[in-house]
Amino acid sequence: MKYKSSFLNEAEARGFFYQSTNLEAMDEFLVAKGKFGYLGIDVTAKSLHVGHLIPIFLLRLFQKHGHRPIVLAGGGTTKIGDPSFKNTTRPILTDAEIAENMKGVKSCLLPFLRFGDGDSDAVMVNNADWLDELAYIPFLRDIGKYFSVNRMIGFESVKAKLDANDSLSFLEFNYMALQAYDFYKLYLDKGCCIQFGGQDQWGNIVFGVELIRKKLGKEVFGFTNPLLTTSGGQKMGKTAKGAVWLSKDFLSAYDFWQYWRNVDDADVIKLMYLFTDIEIGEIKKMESIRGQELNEIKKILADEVTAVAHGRDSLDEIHRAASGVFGNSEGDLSELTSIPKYFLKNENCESVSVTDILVESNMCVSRSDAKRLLRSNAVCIDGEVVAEDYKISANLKSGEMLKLSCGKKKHLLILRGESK
RNA sequence: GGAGGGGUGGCCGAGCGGUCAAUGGCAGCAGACUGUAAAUCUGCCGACGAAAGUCUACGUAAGUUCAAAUCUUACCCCCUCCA
Repeated sequence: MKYKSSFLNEAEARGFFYQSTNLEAMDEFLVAKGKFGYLGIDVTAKSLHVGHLIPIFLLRLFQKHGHRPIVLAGGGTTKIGDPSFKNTTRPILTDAEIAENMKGVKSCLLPFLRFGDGDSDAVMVNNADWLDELAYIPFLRDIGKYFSVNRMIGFESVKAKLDANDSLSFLEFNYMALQAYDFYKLYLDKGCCIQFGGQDQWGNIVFGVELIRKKLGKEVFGFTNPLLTTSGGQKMGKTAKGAVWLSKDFLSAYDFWQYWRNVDDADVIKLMYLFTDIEIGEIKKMESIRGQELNEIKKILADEVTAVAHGRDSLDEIHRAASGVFGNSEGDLSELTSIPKYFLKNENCESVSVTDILVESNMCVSRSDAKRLLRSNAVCIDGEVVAEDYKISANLKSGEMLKLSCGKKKHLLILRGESK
């Protein structure tokens, strides 16, 4: 074993490790259990997305090895917006929006970490609790004097902005100071000695480590994970529909599962290590699999990630929906909530054009959009390509249903009756 | 405070009085090939319309003109340099 601490061994083996401050000392420190480590999350949206998953699973691992994760919701820092590596200034959110987002973010985290007061339970804090009442002059005198502007502008995250002549407001410039203060505060309050974050957070994290060393003469640690990218170098987690959200309210469990089912071949094993609880040895055995067989591995990946995020109970229906949509199993799909439905109204005796259905069911954003799809032979009913002027006959009986497909992956069931 | 540059479709970025719904690239969508993958090729990519065409859009608001993304004025915002 490379490290003394089991956590570091597994974290590195699974691909969570990018860089850290004094690794040896941190290893030594983590041999004992019940240590605090924190991750800061900005609350810029109501839900977290796949991009947050690496640090979240890292915390999960941290907890698995007997330590205590702290999730710091950036209720205060979100009011400023982290400028690191961003080329546009974040829009400033109102307090009400932030409070709203905070609730959503919390509920996203619940499936991944065990919160509570126990020895290895996770804790959630909000930095607005201390940042909001920060007094400017005392802050400058007590904390600000330890920050070297020369150093700050040397950090890659800031330098990139300055070099590109992008504007960096004073407000944003303070972000890293406040993040450093968070670390300091958590060290004082809870004895938290580790800060986790994506590799883009390196500068901010180191800044906190330095603050604590300068002000208190204590050594704390920073640990960054690599950013989640696809084999093509793209940032992961974006799809046509936008981000891959962790909250059911923004992305159904079915679509979440589909996201993992469709990852690039080259990424499957890597994702398996990061986002499943499957033993490292088991995953190793899958590494040699290539070609079509990888599809089965992708299903395992999708199952495991979805089981953590949405509960194992959700898998059964997802599987039925998937086989209904992609396979030839004709089972009763009408019960499945994963596939959207369109109801022909009883009183409507005339036939309805496909175009209308596509628009009304939100499969297409406009009639033009629907027509474009129809013209490119992308729309099928029960597997048959239909033309632009196709109409759904009014004499569809109750109990009967049609499967309207828009491309290979978007489907809609047409039924008679009222929506429930 | 002074001088200069700029704000164009999801993003980048041309255009600088009519031929501009606006070149090009990226992203996206669909088709073909496949494995619900990738790569590749093809088509599409503001709204409404069967179509002709109509409407809405180049920071905001007024104006000049037969005609404005393009010219004028005011305002807002951003950037650079000087003080």
